[in-house]
Amino acid sequence: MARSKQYNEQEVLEKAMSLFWRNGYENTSVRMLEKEMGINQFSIYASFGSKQGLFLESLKCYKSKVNCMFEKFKNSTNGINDIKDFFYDSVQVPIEVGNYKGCFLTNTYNEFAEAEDQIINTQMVEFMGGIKQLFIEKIRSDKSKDEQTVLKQANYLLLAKHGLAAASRVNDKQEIEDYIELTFKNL
Amino acid sequence: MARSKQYNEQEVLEKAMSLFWRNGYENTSVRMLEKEMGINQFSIYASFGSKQGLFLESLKCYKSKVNCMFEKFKNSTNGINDIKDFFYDSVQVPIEVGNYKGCFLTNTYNEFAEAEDQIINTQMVEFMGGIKQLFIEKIRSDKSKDEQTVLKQANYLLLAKHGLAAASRVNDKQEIEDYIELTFKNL
DNA sequence: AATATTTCTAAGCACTTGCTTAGTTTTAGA
DNA sequence: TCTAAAACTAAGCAAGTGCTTAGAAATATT
Repeated sequence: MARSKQYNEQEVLEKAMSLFWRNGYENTSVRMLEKEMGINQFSIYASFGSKQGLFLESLKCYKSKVNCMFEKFKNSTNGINDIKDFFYDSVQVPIEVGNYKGCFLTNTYNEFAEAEDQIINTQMVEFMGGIKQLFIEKIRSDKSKDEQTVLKQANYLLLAKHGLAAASRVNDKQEIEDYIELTFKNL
Repeated sequence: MARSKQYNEQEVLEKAMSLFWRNGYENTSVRMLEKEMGINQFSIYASFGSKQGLFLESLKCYKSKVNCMFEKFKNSTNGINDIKDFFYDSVQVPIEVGNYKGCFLTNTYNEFAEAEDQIINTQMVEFMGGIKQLFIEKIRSDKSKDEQTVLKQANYLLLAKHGLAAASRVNDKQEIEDYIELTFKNL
């Protein structure tokens, strides 16, 4: 009864994610998205509703991309060493996927840290909270640590992870490796 | 022979710095600056040449604001403990000055990390390089450490400082304190 | 008091932003 | 083969961007 779409929504979404990842939300215009996605603005709005809608879908897309890393992290059983591996995996992903800068989610968290946007803000707080909870569980598996130490170390590692994601945008491999190694010497 | 300025350049500059600090460069418009500084666009351009000129002056203004902290750091003589104090001072300044988010320079470093702007980029690389050199000297004052360890620990602390500045925009006091304490536990 | 010189106001420049819409093209079902 | 419904193109909207400018207002000197 009608014409069918000439593009694959998943395909163009990944291209959008890639652009948002590289430039952030504010510094990515709909015109740039048009070019990168290879479709007209009309099609963008038809498929994703708004620039923000497209961005939220891009975040979901990114989450599913790093999901296998999270699964591996969740299911591993070596306590704190798992967290260290998780750190190394975190900085490896952007390089593998195509030399992007930092973690898309952490970049977003920083960009919207003091902004008004409630929807995106909530997404981010949720995400960071989830990671913290995982850290707590991993650290707790070392029974010798009391609860206060567990929470202290979880706080420490959460900031270290956040900082690493921020710093990894501008620092080289050696600096990052030194950082991770010394970070875990303190536990 | 003529009318005199109805505003103090230093005063309006500090207001501009405050706005840039809170919002970053791209998300601060000249119209917003007009309101915050309380003067017309014409006056902004007469005094500072361009938005970028005003931003560079704002960076200088910030540097001089935190300069006494740097001086204290340089002139202290307790090696690594000075760096730790420096970390604490760093997160304290934004709170004292008016509850701002993170370090203005580090925020800027992040915002321009992958941008085209050469002038601002150079300023930032210079700034971070200076801090790293200070760290190296402080760590070297412990004669028991070989040069390789010194450099490793300097890298580590530079990333930690950078990460702390990024993370301190969104984390609370307790998390930050836990982070600093554990960061220096094993050095 | 008159004047020369600077400051200031406010309108406007061309360009970019997110988003919409009128109108054309395509295509599956009758 | 005709037609109705969806997909597409491209132009355009109002609002916001950094920056400029014509003209009014103010004031230190003569």
